[in-house]
Amino acid sequence: MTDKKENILHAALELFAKDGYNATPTSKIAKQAGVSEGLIFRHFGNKKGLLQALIEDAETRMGELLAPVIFESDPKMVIRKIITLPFSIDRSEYDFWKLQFKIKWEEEYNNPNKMKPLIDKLAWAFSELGFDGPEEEALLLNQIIDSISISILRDGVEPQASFQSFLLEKYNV
Amino acid sequence: MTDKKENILHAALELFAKDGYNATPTSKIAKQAGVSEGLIFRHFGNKKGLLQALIEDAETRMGELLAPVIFESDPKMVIRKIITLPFSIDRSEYDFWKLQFKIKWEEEYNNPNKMKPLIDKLAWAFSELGFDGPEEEALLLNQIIDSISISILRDGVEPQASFQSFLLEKYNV
DNA sequence: CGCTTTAAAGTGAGCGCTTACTTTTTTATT
DNA sequence: AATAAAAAAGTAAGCGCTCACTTTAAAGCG
Repeated sequence: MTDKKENILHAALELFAKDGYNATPTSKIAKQAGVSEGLIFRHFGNKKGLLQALIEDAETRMGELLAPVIFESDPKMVIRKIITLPFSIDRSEYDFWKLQFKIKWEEEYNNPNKMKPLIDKLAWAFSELGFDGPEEEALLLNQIIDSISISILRDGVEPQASFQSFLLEKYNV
Repeated sequence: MTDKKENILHAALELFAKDGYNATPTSKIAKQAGVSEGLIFRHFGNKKGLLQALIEDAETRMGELLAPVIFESDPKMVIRKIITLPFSIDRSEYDFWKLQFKIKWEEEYNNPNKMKPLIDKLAWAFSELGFDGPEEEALLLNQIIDSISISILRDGVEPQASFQSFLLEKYNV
Protein backbone atom coordinates (compact mmCIF):
# COMPACT_ATOMS: atom_id res chain seq x y z
CA MET A 1 0.00 0.00 0.00
CA THR A 2 1.57 3.30 -1.11
CA ASP A 3 1.29 6.48 0.91
CA LYS A 4 -0.96 8.17 -1.62
CA LYS A 5 -3.33 5.24 -1.72
CA GLU A 6 -3.67 5.45 2.01
CA ASN A 7 -4.19 9.19 1.80
CA ILE A 8 -7.09 8.58 -0.53
CA LEU A 9 -8.68 6.05 1.82
CA HIS A 10 -8.25 8.37 4.76
CA ALA A 11 -9.71 11.40 3.00
CA ALA A 12 -12.61 9.38 1.61
CA LEU A 13 -13.39 7.98 5.04
CA GLU A 14 -13.49 11.41 6.60
CA LEU A 15 -15.65 12.94 3.88
CA PHE A 16 -18.02 10.00 3.48
CA ALA A 17 -18.54 9.91 7.24
CA LYS A 18 -19.22 13.63 7.43
CA ASP A 19 -21.12 14.41 4.24
CA GLY A 20 -22.22 11.01 2.99
CA TYR A 21 -21.17 8.99 -0.01
CA ASN A 22 -23.37 10.57 -2.65
CA ALA A 23 -22.70 14.11 -1.50
CA THR A 24 -18.94 13.68 -1.74
CA PRO A 25 -17.40 14.29 -5.19
CA THR A 26 -14.24 12.42 -6.10
CA SER A 27 -12.64 15.76 -6.92
CA LYS A 28 -12.97 16.76 -3.26
CA ILE A 29 -11.48 13.49 -2.07
CA ALA A 30 -8.50 13.94 -4.40
CA LYS A 31 -7.97 17.49 -3.24
CA GLN A 32 -8.04 16.58 0.43
CA ALA A 33 -5.75 13.60 -0.16
CA GLY A 34 -3.29 15.80 -2.06
CA VAL A 35 -3.55 13.59 -5.09
CA SER A 36 -4.73 13.77 -8.66
CA GLU A 37 -8.31 12.69 -9.23
CA GLY A 38 -7.26 10.06 -11.72
CA LEU A 39 -5.31 8.16 -9.10
CA ILE A 40 -8.49 7.28 -7.27
CA PHE A 41 -9.72 5.39 -10.28
CA ARG A 42 -6.40 3.71 -10.95
CA HIS A 43 -6.35 2.30 -7.43
CA PHE A 44 -10.02 1.59 -6.85
CA GLY A 45 -11.56 1.27 -10.29
CA ASN A 46 -14.49 3.53 -9.54
CA LYS A 47 -16.06 5.50 -6.72
CA LYS A 48 -18.03 2.49 -5.50
CA GLY A 49 -14.79 0.51 -5.34
CA LEU A 50 -13.35 3.09 -3.00
CA LEU A 51 -16.34 2.73 -0.70
CA GLN A 52 -16.10 -1.04 -0.96
CA ALA A 53 -12.48 -0.94 0.19
CA LEU A 54 -13.52 1.02 3.27
CA ILE A 55 -16.35 -1.40 4.00
CA GLU A 56 -14.17 -4.49 3.69
CA ASP A 57 -11.64 -2.93 5.99
CA ALA A 58 -14.43 -2.36 8.48
CA GLU A 59 -15.69 -5.91 8.31
CA THR A 60 -12.26 -7.19 9.21
CA ARG A 61 -11.99 -4.80 12.12
CA MET A 62 -15.49 -5.61 13.31
CA GLY A 63 -14.55 -9.27 13.41
CA GLU A 64 -11.45 -8.49 15.45
CA LEU A 65 -13.49 -6.35 17.81
CA LEU A 66 -16.09 -9.05 18.41
CA ALA A 67 -13.70 -12.00 18.63
CA PRO A 68 -12.95 -11.53 22.36
CA VAL A 69 -16.69 -11.63 23.03
CA ILE A 70 -17.43 -14.60 20.79
CA PHE A 71 -14.62 -16.69 22.24
CA GLU A 72 -15.21 -15.76 25.88
CA SER A 73 -16.26 -18.82 27.89
CA ASP A 74 -17.51 -17.12 31.04
CA PRO A 75 -21.11 -15.97 30.45
CA LYS A 76 -20.82 -13.03 32.83
CA MET A 77 -17.74 -11.84 31.01
CA VAL A 78 -19.57 -12.10 27.67
CA ILE A 79 -22.19 -9.64 28.89
CA ARG A 80 -19.59 -7.42 30.52
CA LYS A 81 -17.42 -7.28 27.42
CA ILE A 82 -20.26 -6.40 25.09
CA ILE A 83 -21.50 -3.64 27.37
CA THR A 84 -18.01 -2.21 27.64
CA LEU A 85 -17.46 -2.27 23.89
CA PRO A 86 -19.12 0.96 22.72
CA PHE A 87 -17.57 2.91 25.59
CA SER A 88 -14.08 1.86 24.56
CA ILE A 89 -14.11 3.03 20.95
CA ASP A 90 -11.08 5.19 20.32
CA ARG A 91 -11.89 8.75 19.32
CA SER A 92 -9.57 8.53 16.34
CA GLU A 93 -11.78 5.78 14.97
CA TYR A 94 -15.08 7.60 15.25
CA ASP A 95 -15.18 8.45 11.53
CA PHE A 96 -14.46 4.87 10.74
CA TRP A 97 -17.38 3.47 12.72
CA LYS A 98 -19.69 6.33 11.90
CA LEU A 99 -19.43 5.45 8.22
CA GLN A 100 -20.36 1.84 8.97
CA PHE A 101 -23.52 2.84 10.78
CA LYS A 102 -24.40 5.40 8.17
CA ILE A 103 -24.04 2.89 5.38
CA LYS A 104 -26.52 0.51 6.94
CA TRP A 105 -29.20 2.87 5.71
CA GLU A 106 -28.25 2.16 2.12
CA GLU A 107 -30.18 -0.97 1.28
CA GLU A 108 -27.47 -2.64 -0.79
CA TYR A 109 -24.98 -2.49 2.05
CA ASN A 110 -27.18 -3.43 4.98
CA ASN A 111 -27.00 -6.99 6.19
CA PRO A 112 -29.14 -7.43 9.31
CA ASN A 113 -27.86 -11.00 9.81
CA LYS A 114 -24.26 -9.94 10.27
CA MET A 115 -24.78 -9.79 14.02
CA LYS A 116 -26.27 -13.28 14.25
CA PRO A 117 -23.18 -14.94 15.78
CA LEU A 118 -22.97 -12.27 18.46
CA ILE A 119 -26.67 -12.51 19.29
CA ASP A 120 -26.39 -16.30 19.52
CA LYS A 121 -23.49 -15.94 21.90
CA LEU A 122 -25.41 -13.48 24.04
CA ALA A 123 -28.42 -15.80 24.09
CA TRP A 124 -26.15 -18.60 25.26
CA ALA A 125 -24.74 -16.39 28.02
CA PHE A 126 -28.18 -15.32 29.25
CA SER A 127 -29.32 -18.91 29.16
CA GLU A 128 -26.31 -19.98 31.27
CA LEU A 129 -27.11 -17.23 33.74
CA GLY A 130 -30.67 -18.48 34.11
CA PHE A 131 -32.48 -15.53 32.51
CA ASP A 132 -36.08 -15.98 31.38
CA GLY A 133 -36.28 -15.55 27.59
CA PRO A 134 -32.57 -15.53 26.80
CA GLU A 135 -33.21 -14.96 23.10
CA GLU A 136 -35.22 -11.84 23.84
CA GLU A 137 -32.60 -10.67 26.32
CA ALA A 138 -29.90 -11.18 23.70
CA LEU A 139 -31.85 -9.23 21.09
CA LEU A 140 -32.48 -6.45 23.55
CA LEU A 141 -28.90 -6.13 24.68
CA ASN A 142 -27.69 -6.15 21.09
CA GLN A 143 -30.06 -3.30 20.34
CA ILE A 144 -28.95 -1.40 23.41
CA ILE A 145 -25.32 -1.69 22.32
CA ASP A 146 -26.32 -0.56 18.85
CA SER A 147 -28.20 2.46 20.10
CA ILE A 148 -25.43 3.51 22.48
CA SER A 149 -22.97 3.39 19.61
CA ILE A 150 -25.33 5.49 17.54
CA SER A 151 -25.76 8.14 20.20
CA ILE A 152 -22.01 8.42 20.53
CA LEU A 153 -21.18 8.40 16.83
CA ARG A 154 -24.16 10.21 15.38
CA ASP A 155 -25.25 12.57 18.12
CA GLY A 156 -21.76 13.21 19.48
CA VAL A 157 -22.82 12.20 22.98
CA GLU A 158 -19.86 11.80 25.34
CA PRO A 159 -19.48 8.16 26.42
CA GLN A 160 -20.62 8.31 30.06
CA ALA A 161 -18.77 6.01 32.43
CA SER A 162 -21.73 6.36 34.78
CA PHE A 163 -24.08 4.95 32.17
CA GLN A 164 -21.73 2.04 31.58
CA SER A 165 -21.71 1.30 35.32
CA PHE A 166 -25.48 1.57 35.35
CA LEU A 167 -25.73 -1.11 32.69
CA LEU A 168 -23.14 -3.38 34.28
CA GLU A 169 -25.01 -3.21 37.57
CA LYS A 170 -28.36 -3.74 35.89
CA TYR A 171 -27.07 -6.96 34.36
CA ASN A 172 -25.11 -7.75 37.49
CA VAL A 173 -21.82 -8.47 35.66
CA MET B 1 -52.96 21.75 -1.20
CA THR B 2 -53.56 20.67 -4.80
CA ASP B 3 -53.54 17.02 -5.81
CA LYS B 4 -50.35 17.39 -7.82
CA LYS B 5 -48.52 19.03 -4.95
CA GLU B 6 -49.42 16.11 -2.77
CA ASN B 7 -48.34 13.68 -5.47
CA ILE B 8 -44.95 15.36 -5.50
CA LEU B 9 -44.60 15.09 -1.72
CA HIS B 10 -45.64 11.47 -1.78
CA ALA B 11 -43.26 10.52 -4.58
CA ALA B 12 -40.38 12.41 -3.01
CA LEU B 13 -41.01 10.73 0.33
CA GLU B 14 -40.91 7.29 -1.21
CA LEU B 15 -37.77 7.93 -3.25
CA PHE B 16 -35.88 9.82 -0.55
CA ALA B 17 -36.64 7.04 1.92
CA LYS B 18 -35.51 4.33 -0.47
CA ASP B 19 -32.55 5.86 -2.29
CA GLY B 20 -31.65 8.87 -0.18
CA TYR B 21 -31.93 12.57 -0.86
CA ASN B 22 -28.77 13.07 -2.89
CA ALA B 23 -29.26 9.98 -4.99
CA THR B 24 -32.75 11.02 -6.04
CA PRO B 25 -32.99 13.36 -9.06
CA THR B 26 -35.90 15.75 -9.28
CA SER B 27 -36.67 14.37 -12.73
CA LYS B 28 -37.40 10.98 -11.18
CA ILE B 29 -39.65 12.53 -8.56
CA ALA B 30 -41.58 14.36 -11.25
CA LYS B 31 -41.94 11.21 -13.32
CA GLN B 32 -43.22 9.13 -10.41
CA ALA B 33 -45.59 11.90 -9.36
CA GLY B 34 -46.94 12.16 -12.89
CA VAL B 35 -46.01 15.79 -13.05
CA SER B 36 -43.66 18.04 -14.94
CA GLU B 37 -40.30 18.68 -13.33
CA GLY B 38 -40.85 22.43 -13.28
CA LEU B 39 -43.86 22.09 -11.03
CA ILE B 40 -41.64 20.90 -8.20
CA PHE B 41 -39.75 24.18 -8.26
CA ARG B 42 -42.92 26.19 -8.60
CA HIS B 43 -44.30 24.66 -5.42
CA PHE B 44 -41.17 24.20 -3.30
CA GLY B 45 -38.63 26.64 -4.68
CA ASN B 46 -35.82 24.15 -4.81
CA LYS B 47 -35.01 20.56 -3.99
CA LYS B 48 -34.05 21.37 -0.41
CA GLY B 49 -37.39 23.08 0.03
CA LEU B 50 -39.13 19.87 -0.91
CA LEU B 51 -37.14 17.98 1.70
CA GLN B 52 -37.85 20.71 4.23
CA ALA B 53 -41.58 20.35 3.65
CA LEU B 54 -41.34 16.65 4.39
CA ILE B 55 -39.33 17.27 7.53
CA GLU B 56 -41.70 19.89 8.86
CA ASP B 57 -44.60 17.56 8.23
CA ALA B 58 -42.76 14.90 10.22
CA GLU B 59 -42.09 17.16 13.16
CA THR B 60 -45.78 17.90 13.45
CA ARG B 61 -46.65 14.24 13.29
CA MET B 62 -43.96 13.34 15.80
CA GLY B 63 -45.45 15.82 18.22
CA GLU B 64 -48.89 14.30 17.75
CA LEU B 65 -47.50 10.82 18.27
CA LEU B 66 -45.73 11.72 21.50
CA ALA B 67 -48.48 13.90 22.96
CA PRO B 68 -50.39 10.97 24.53
CA VAL B 69 -47.19 9.94 26.30
CA ILE B 70 -46.19 13.42 27.43
CA PHE B 71 -49.63 14.18 28.83
CA GLU B 72 -50.20 10.81 30.48
CA SER B 73 -50.44 11.18 34.26
CA ASP B 74 -50.11 7.54 35.27
CA PRO B 75 -46.38 6.64 35.35
CA LYS B 76 -47.00 3.00 34.48
CA MET B 77 -49.01 4.05 31.45
CA VAL B 78 -46.22 6.37 30.33
CA ILE B 79 -43.84 3.42 30.16
CA ARG B 80 -46.43 1.19 28.58
CA LYS B 81 -47.36 3.70 25.91
CA ILE B 82 -43.76 4.40 24.87
CA ILE B 83 -42.98 0.69 24.62
CA THR B 84 -46.08 0.11 22.53
CA LEU B 85 -45.29 2.99 20.21
CA PRO B 86 -42.84 1.44 17.72
CA PHE B 87 -44.96 -1.70 17.44
CA SER B 88 -48.00 0.29 16.43
CA ILE B 89 -46.57 2.20 13.49
CA ASP B 90 -48.82 1.76 10.48
CA ARG B 91 -47.17 0.00 7.57
CA SER B 92 -48.32 2.74 5.20
CA GLU B 93 -46.23 5.18 7.20
CA TYR B 94 -42.98 3.23 7.14
CA ASP B 95 -41.47 5.39 4.38
CA PHE B 96 -42.41 8.47 6.29
CA TRP B 97 -40.62 7.46 9.46
CA LYS B 98 -37.76 5.81 7.69
CA LEU B 99 -36.86 9.10 6.09
CA GLN B 100 -36.82 10.80 9.48
CA PHE B 101 -34.39 8.29 10.93
CA LYS B 102 -32.24 8.39 7.82
CA ILE B 103 -32.00 12.15 7.93
CA LYS B 104 -30.67 12.16 11.47
CA TRP B 105 -27.35 11.08 9.98
CA GLU B 106 -27.09 14.35 8.07
CA GLU B 107 -25.52 16.73 10.54
CA GLU B 108 -27.57 19.75 9.55
CA TYR B 109 -30.84 17.97 10.23
CA ASN B 110 -30.01 16.09 13.39
CA ASN B 111 -31.12 17.61 16.66
CA PRO B 112 -30.31 15.26 19.54
CA ASN B 113 -32.22 17.46 22.00
CA LYS B 114 -35.53 17.00 20.24
CA MET B 115 -36.30 14.05 22.49
CA LYS B 116 -35.56 15.94 25.70
CA PRO B 117 -39.23 16.40 26.74
CA LEU B 118 -39.90 12.71 26.27
CA ILE B 119 -36.81 11.66 28.21
CA ASP B 120 -37.75 14.03 31.04
CA LYS B 121 -41.21 12.51 31.16
CA LEU B 122 -39.78 9.01 31.26
CA ALA B 123 -37.39 10.02 34.05
CA TRP B 124 -40.34 11.36 35.98
CA ALA B 125 -42.24 8.12 35.46
CA PHE B 126 -39.34 5.96 36.59
CA SER B 127 -38.83 8.21 39.59
CA GLU B 128 -42.49 7.85 40.53
CA LEU B 129 -42.18 4.09 40.25
CA GLY B 130 -39.24 4.07 42.63
CA PHE B 131 -36.54 2.99 40.16
CA ASP B 132 -32.90 3.52 41.07
CA GLY B 133 -31.30 5.97 38.63
CA PRO B 134 -34.47 7.17 36.87
CA GLU B 135 -32.48 9.40 34.50
CA GLU B 136 -30.39 6.47 33.33
CA GLU B 137 -33.49 4.31 33.00
CA ALA B 138 -35.14 7.00 30.92
CA LEU B 139 -32.13 7.34 28.65
CA LEU B 140 -31.94 3.60 28.28
CA LEU B 141 -35.60 3.13 27.45
CA ASN B 142 -35.50 5.98 24.95
CA GLN B 143 -32.59 4.30 23.23
CA ILE B 144 -34.34 0.95 23.23
CA ILE B 145 -37.37 2.50 21.57
CA ASP B 146 -35.08 4.15 19.05
CA SER B 147 -33.29 0.95 18.17
CA ILE B 148 -36.51 -1.06 17.88
CA SER B 149 -37.85 1.52 15.47
CA ILE B 150 -34.63 1.30 13.49
CA SER B 151 -34.71 -2.47 13.24
CA ILE B 152 -38.28 -2.32 11.98
CA LEU B 153 -37.82 0.57 9.56
CA ARG B 154 -34.31 -0.03 8.34
CA ASP B 155 -33.87 -3.78 8.57
CA GLY B 156 -37.45 -4.66 7.75
CA VAL B 157 -37.79 -6.72 10.91
CA GLU B 158 -41.38 -7.73 11.57
CA PRO B 159 -42.68 -6.07 14.75
CA GLN B 160 -42.85 -9.02 17.16
CA ALA B 161 -45.72 -8.95 19.58
CA SER B 162 -43.75 -11.39 21.72
CA PHE B 163 -40.89 -8.93 22.05
CA GLN B 164 -43.32 -6.19 23.02
CA SER B 165 -44.76 -8.44 25.74
CA PHE B 166 -41.25 -9.24 26.88
CA LEU B 167 -40.51 -5.56 27.37
CA LEU B 168 -43.83 -4.81 29.05
CA GLU B 169 -43.24 -7.62 31.53
CA LYS B 170 -39.63 -6.59 32.07
CA TYR B 171 -40.79 -3.13 33.08
CA ASN B 172 -43.85 -4.57 34.82
CA VAL B 173 -46.33 -2.22 33.14
C1' DC C 1 27.91 -3.04 -10.50
C1' DG C 2 25.95 0.08 -14.57
C1' DC C 3 22.79 0.08 -18.15
C1' DT C 4 18.44 -1.10 -20.33
C1' DT C 5 13.86 -2.56 -20.27
C1' DT C 6 9.35 -3.04 -18.11
C1' DA C 7 6.18 -2.13 -15.06
C1' DA C 8 3.80 0.59 -11.73
C1' DA C 9 2.37 5.02 -9.86
C1' DG C 10 0.84 9.38 -10.70
C1' DT C 11 -1.01 13.59 -13.44
C1' DG C 12 -4.50 16.73 -15.22
C1' DA C 13 -7.11 18.10 -19.15
C1' DG C 14 -11.34 17.06 -20.91
C1' DC C 15 -15.48 14.09 -22.47
C1' DG C 16 -20.08 12.57 -22.08
C1' DC C 17 -23.67 12.73 -19.22
C1' DT C 18 -26.73 14.05 -15.40
C1' DT C 19 -28.22 17.41 -12.47
C1' DA C 20 -30.85 21.34 -10.41
C1' DC C 21 -32.98 24.92 -12.01
C1' DT C 22 -34.92 28.54 -15.72
C1' DT C 23 -37.30 30.09 -19.64
C1' DT C 24 -40.50 29.47 -23.20
C1' DT C 25 -44.47 27.36 -25.08
C1' DT C 26 -48.77 25.11 -24.71
C1' DT C 27 -53.14 24.11 -22.56
C1' DA C 28 -57.08 25.00 -19.69
C1' DT C 29 -60.42 28.16 -17.59
C1' DT C 30 -63.32 32.11 -17.12
C1' DA D 1 -59.09 37.17 -25.28
C1' DA D 2 -56.81 37.27 -20.76
C1' DT D 3 -54.78 34.95 -17.19
C1' DA D 4 -53.09 31.29 -14.70
C1' DA D 5 -51.34 26.54 -14.49
C1' DA D 6 -48.75 22.94 -16.46
C1' DA D 7 -45.62 20.90 -19.80
C1' DA D 8 -41.74 21.12 -22.68
C1' DA D 9 -37.50 22.72 -23.94
C1' DG D 10 -33.34 24.68 -22.65
C1' DT D 11 -29.04 25.96 -19.80
C1' DA D 12 -24.95 25.88 -17.28
C1' DA D 13 -22.55 23.73 -13.75
C1' DG D 14 -20.79 19.70 -11.74
C1' DC D 15 -20.29 14.88 -11.82
C1' DG D 16 -17.73 10.29 -12.49
C1' DC D 17 -14.56 8.64 -15.29
C1' DT D 18 -11.08 8.13 -19.38
C1' DC D 19 -6.96 8.80 -21.51
C1' DA D 20 -2.60 10.30 -23.28
C1' DC D 21 1.18 11.22 -21.05
C1' DT D 22 5.19 11.78 -17.33
C1' DT D 23 7.63 10.24 -13.41
C1' DT D 24 9.30 6.84 -10.32
C1' DA D 25 10.50 2.18 -9.01
C1' DA D 26 11.71 -2.59 -9.99
C1' DA D 27 13.68 -6.32 -12.69
C1' DG D 28 16.83 -8.46 -16.07
C1' DC D 29 21.45 -9.07 -17.58
C1' DG D 30 26.38 -8.72 -19.31
